[in-house]
Amino acid sequence: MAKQTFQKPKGTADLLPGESHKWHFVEETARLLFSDYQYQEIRTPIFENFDVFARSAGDTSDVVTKEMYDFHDKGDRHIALRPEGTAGVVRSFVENKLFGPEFSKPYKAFYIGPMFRYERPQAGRMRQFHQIGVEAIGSESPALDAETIAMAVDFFQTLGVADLKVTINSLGDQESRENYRQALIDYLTPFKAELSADSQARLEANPLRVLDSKDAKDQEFVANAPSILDFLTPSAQTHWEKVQAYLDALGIDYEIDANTVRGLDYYNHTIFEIMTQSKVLGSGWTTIAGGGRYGGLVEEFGGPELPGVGFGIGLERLMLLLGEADAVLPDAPALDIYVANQGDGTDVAAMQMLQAVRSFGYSADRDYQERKLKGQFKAADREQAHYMILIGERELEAQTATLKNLETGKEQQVKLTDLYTALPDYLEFEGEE
RNA sequence: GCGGUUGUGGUGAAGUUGGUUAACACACCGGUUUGUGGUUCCGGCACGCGUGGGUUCGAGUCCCAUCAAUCGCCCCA
Repeated sequence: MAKQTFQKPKGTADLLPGESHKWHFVEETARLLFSDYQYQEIRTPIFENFDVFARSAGDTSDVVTKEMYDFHDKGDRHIALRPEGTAGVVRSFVENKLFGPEFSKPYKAFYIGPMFRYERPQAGRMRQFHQIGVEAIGSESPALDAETIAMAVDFFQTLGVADLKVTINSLGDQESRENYRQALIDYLTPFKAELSADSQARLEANPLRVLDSKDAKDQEFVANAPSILDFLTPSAQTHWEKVQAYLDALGIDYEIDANTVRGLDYYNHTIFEIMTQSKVLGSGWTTIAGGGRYGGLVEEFGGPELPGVGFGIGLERLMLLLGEADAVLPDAPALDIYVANQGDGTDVAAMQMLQAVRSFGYSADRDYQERKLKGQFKAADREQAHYMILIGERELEAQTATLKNLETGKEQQVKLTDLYTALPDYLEFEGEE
């Protein structure tokens, strides 16, 4: 009978040692930077009640209608793996009454973790993928919109990602949107028969999405369509102008794209996307971060009427991008000291030395395959060890060890007791630490 | 969900119109040097060609199915 083999599920990935430190670096960069903006990490469940997502993302969004990983658990609860981060955070915000007076407003939180969407995998798109996201709940201020965008831009700049395009748009408030919606329907309906099948369907369900269409013919019609920005109510217009004023003041480059819509239905006022046209992510512009202001969500979950602003960054896409511009991502951490041994009775001494080295805070490794010295040197090379401490029969006899700098090749005999008491005095890391 | 391409060892990759022992390179392991590395030379390393069927005297090479990877669409981060 053939051996049974397994493959990871379609659209998933193994993040292996040798690769994981790169993710840590990016995640750590986010943690540090976001804390400068007074955001703290929130960790919500990876699965929620199905309705948490169904209610928030919008009934017409593909994310809900066809991409959700949902199932009934043994208690017959309808559960879904989170397809995005905002809904869970808002649910948590309400459930934990974080809108209470003892919490500062806006309530700021960021998350890092896996999301799940049942889609066909592609470059930078997985079924289990990861997002870094932020949410700030409880402020109407356009300054917060601008700050949120600035923070996203800051993050990418900190990582050294270049050639990004920031596009912003305003969806206005409820009233703006309804007025515009009607105007758009009035404009598009005469052309309905000529629109793509998808767009025809969207014209009924969610006309704003037609603006998003990549169909060449659709785009011709869209080009002359009325702009949402001409339908903003006075207060929405004021908000919109302030956001731009703040961004200008901060020197952030952006483009206004009245056709940017975004897939989740809960957005209003400011929405934005950060895009790249790097070929590692396929042809054309690919969004690596997107977000905006949303209203009604907190209420939807049974909380007070509070708005939020946030964004999500696709980590797989970001890692692909960073992988292209090597030098940005750190190399695998090098080993400080390799402890080699050779000959009868040296094994125990090497083990003791190994632990002693570690107790000084250095990383250390040894051979576990009874390889000869040559093999141990090779292993040390592979791990990019800075030093080797060699304990052979001769050394053991003399109660010393050979300390060799593997980069310069220089070696010296050092008494074991000296290494045990003052190892750092014998080491010099060139340009490290 | 739709369409294209691909699937041979740890990796890259040869495998003519189906025909004995699956090339080569890198990596790895061992030896060359019974105490020293990133050099040289020698040797070792695929019970099997994604998986399951089928055609055939005979299939990695043909057919069907299936799984996966990859690209585009849809959608999105």
